[in-house]
Amino acid sequence: MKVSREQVAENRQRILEAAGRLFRAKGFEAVTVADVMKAASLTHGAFYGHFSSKDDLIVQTLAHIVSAGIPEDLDLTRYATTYLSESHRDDIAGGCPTAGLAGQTIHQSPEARAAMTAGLREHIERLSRSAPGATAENKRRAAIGSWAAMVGAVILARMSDDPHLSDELLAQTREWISPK
Amino acid sequence: MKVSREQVAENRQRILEAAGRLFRAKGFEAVTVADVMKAASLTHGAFYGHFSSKDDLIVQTLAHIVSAGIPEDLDLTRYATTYLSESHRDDIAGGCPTAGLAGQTIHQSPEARAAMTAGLREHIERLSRSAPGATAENKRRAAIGSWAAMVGAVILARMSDDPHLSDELLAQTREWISPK
DNA sequence: CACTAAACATGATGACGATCATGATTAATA
DNA sequence: TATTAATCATGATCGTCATCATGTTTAGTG
Repeated sequence: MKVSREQVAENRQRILEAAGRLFRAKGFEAVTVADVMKAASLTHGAFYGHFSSKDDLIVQTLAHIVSAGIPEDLDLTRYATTYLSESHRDDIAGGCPTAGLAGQTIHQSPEARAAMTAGLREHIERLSRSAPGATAENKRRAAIGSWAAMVGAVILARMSDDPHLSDELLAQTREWISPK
Repeated sequence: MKVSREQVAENRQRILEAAGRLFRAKGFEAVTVADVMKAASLTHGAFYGHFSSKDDLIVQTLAHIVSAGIPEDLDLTRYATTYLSESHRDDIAGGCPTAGLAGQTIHQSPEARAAMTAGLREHIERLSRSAPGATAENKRRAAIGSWAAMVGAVILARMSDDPHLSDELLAQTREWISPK
């Protein structure tokens, strides 16, 4: 059953979309190719027409998900407030790919790490522009320090099985970043 | 071949030690029970005499590794310097279990998350004592904010495939934490 | 309107890995 | 010293995947 060009493109997008959500929600290893294809409403056999391997899928998914819109002009403090919200913490499947996947990408292929690193570099530059600070160097430092704290806080807040501690991690980090 | 009580205890320690290093180095899923037992110089069959399952091993390993000594009296700035060093970044297998495993523990059993949460709580309290700040609340905020930044920075630095960016993440976070 | 080859579905294949079954050795105990 | 039972080694087993082989449909193309 052949399919139109547009259908093929749409299918590929659906696969990447589904993979992005599943990987964030469950981690790379816990998600099977069949899981992804089922979530994309296709059978597992169709997978290898789009990607050469699961590793390939991981790389393509990261590239796709990481480039997907970081708000262009949002000041750092405002961004931190959203990022460190309880709703972002709870939206693992739809949330920041860095918070969800950075820890696991360390053990992935060089290509996967490269994709994430590219996103990281871009993200830091983006944040630097809206970061507080007199000099460019100070702005960059604030961007990096704040970004590290945001990512770390969300990871720890998601890990904690104590809701109170989890909330506190977000709130304190939020307040700690702002005055800086 | 039965073995003495002490030998059994030592074997169990060696398994936990090996599992701790392997899990940090490769992640929970990438490490097999056979891998762990081999690293502990035992055969895989002996595993189930010590643990009821791989999940059980994960929980015991986290409990073991997390309780393992955080320096008692070390001021926060000094601690941050060591934590954010290039040598700590490069020592994944022997480094901080939170930086290495927090991201993956999110997807593990409730017991595993509980073990990590207990360690986190204790760690924050420990850091709070030596954190800068006039009030106890300020100290705690500094401890949480700094800890989130440290964990985030090490994760990002390990993920980056660009050595220069990786070094910068550590250095800038280090400097960003201190003046705070 | 034929023809070709792409895209997908269905159904293997082959590894790998967690867990278990069995047996041998020997501490621990009386 | 004789007995018991724990600890480990060896060698299955059983499921779960990633990946591939084959067949069917039909979009593209001339």
